[in-house]
Amino acid sequence: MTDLNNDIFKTIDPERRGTTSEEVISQLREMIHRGDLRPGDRLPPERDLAKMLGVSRPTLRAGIRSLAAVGVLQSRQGAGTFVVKADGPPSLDSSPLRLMASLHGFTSAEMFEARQALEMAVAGLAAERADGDLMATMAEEVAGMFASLDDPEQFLVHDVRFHQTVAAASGNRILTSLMNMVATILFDTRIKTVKRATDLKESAEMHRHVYRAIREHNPEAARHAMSAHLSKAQKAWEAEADETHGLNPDNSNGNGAGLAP
Amino acid sequence: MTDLNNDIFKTIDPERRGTTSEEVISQLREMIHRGDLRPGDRLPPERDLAKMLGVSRPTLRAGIRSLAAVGVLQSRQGAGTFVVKADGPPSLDSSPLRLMASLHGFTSAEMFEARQALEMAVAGLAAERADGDLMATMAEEVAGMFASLDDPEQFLVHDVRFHQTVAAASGNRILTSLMNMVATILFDTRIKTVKRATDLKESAEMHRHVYRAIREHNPEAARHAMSAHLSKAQKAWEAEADETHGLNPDNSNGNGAGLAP
DNA sequence: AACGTTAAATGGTTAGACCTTTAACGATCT
DNA sequence: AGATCGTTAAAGGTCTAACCATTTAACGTT
Repeated sequence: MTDLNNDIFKTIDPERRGTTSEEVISQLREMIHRGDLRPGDRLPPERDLAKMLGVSRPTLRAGIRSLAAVGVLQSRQGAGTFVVKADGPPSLDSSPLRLMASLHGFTSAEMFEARQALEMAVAGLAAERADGDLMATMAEEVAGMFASLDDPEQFLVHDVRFHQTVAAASGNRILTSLMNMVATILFDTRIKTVKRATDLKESAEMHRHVYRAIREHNPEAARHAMSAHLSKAQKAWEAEADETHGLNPDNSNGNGAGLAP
Repeated sequence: MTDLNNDIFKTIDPERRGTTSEEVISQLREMIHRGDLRPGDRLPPERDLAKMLGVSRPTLRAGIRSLAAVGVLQSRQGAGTFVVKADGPPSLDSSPLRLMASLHGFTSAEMFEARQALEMAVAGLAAERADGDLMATMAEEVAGMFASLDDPEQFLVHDVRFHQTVAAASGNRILTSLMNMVATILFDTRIKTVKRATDLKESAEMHRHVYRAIREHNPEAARHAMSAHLSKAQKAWEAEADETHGLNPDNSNGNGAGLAP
């Protein structure tokens, strides 16, 4: 991106429809769709890019900010604005879903159900496709769980990594992203209650069942084991919520079982 | 929101971490999570709100724009800025996923697979829960498909409405939102090729099978019928893509089978 | 050659002004 | 009296211009 004299950046027609910043967003989006901008690329400095597009800097910044809000661009003061690098699994920001949950009063039951559907899907696919490396990683994480039965926080680390490994093994990055989006929201509350977690041994066992089903390339068994595991997890979560309910009865804002942070 | 003299809007501490606009986003987000801002509410004018929060108007606008980009706020010139109204099923913007698809080179196969997983999940749930009203709507849409076998565009309308009805019948708004997010992306390309669609009769039949499984409260059958329908749809889509491939061989930008618009 | 200093580059923020659109109000006509 | 149409105030959209804060990299010293 050192040669900026090419006409990748076309000036914006003032006789357009919609607002100017919307047009900026379209321009940048098209550049991404066309492949002119690739992950890791750095955009020209705002002052230059604004001149290229024929808009003022605040308007350009408005467009950049919109794309940054959805996780496509990332600005670092003093360094520049970059197209988000695609290292590791692509992730969609979960805050939109979190806000939607608050606005519409999503219940934790719905959230768990969605997670269960997604995790079952990826578990089934993983059983069909998992290769040796990822299965080895799964086995390691299960072993890690058994090794940290007396350390809930460490257990949780292995737990999360196991699920992410299964998702990776599914080979479907879209389902993986969506699953992470939902799981992140539930995770945020879980990390606060994990210290009092019980039944870690049973949880580890259930993860092991999922792993074995995947290792044996048995999609139905994998789906079933994952389903059983998450049903159990949901019950545990709800029991926790009940216990803490007396401490924080403020549930009058339409947030269902308390999905708000 | 006529009484603005309450201290819902707290001024921002200059000795914070992160940027000022990030702090503005946090403030607005918390107000939504707390329930101070509810769907349909109008925010104070930017000039007033900026003064209340103790930031400049451009900075406030940056925060508003970030939340608008994820579909939580909506600004209308001359009217004001509103919390998005929750009429109908809540919907997540699909453009983030679309951009992610371009950036990471998601294949259409992955997209279809994700849709299939989501639709199977909602079909199964719908079979467990669908009430009479929604089942009647499904039946109407199926009838509409049979009635428009010679009008592909009209057929597509009934097709989409059928799937949305099934999603609504699932009772899970999160899965519904995620499903729509994925389906929208596939829909955009489909609407361009539908005119040459064939096998509409077979497609209508398969929708009818889904409907009947749901009516009989048979989740497994519903999942299976939906899966079969979407597998067939994917094959048809890929056949279309193959035909048009010669016309538009520009597929060198890493967009897989051409998910870019 | 390694390190610390400094300067340039770049995004973040502020200020004020003006433009465009919206919607409410009121005057006018029917 | 009611409906219609123009006026006007309000609100978001855009621009210019400047300054601040951070990062990067060049440069010079050790």
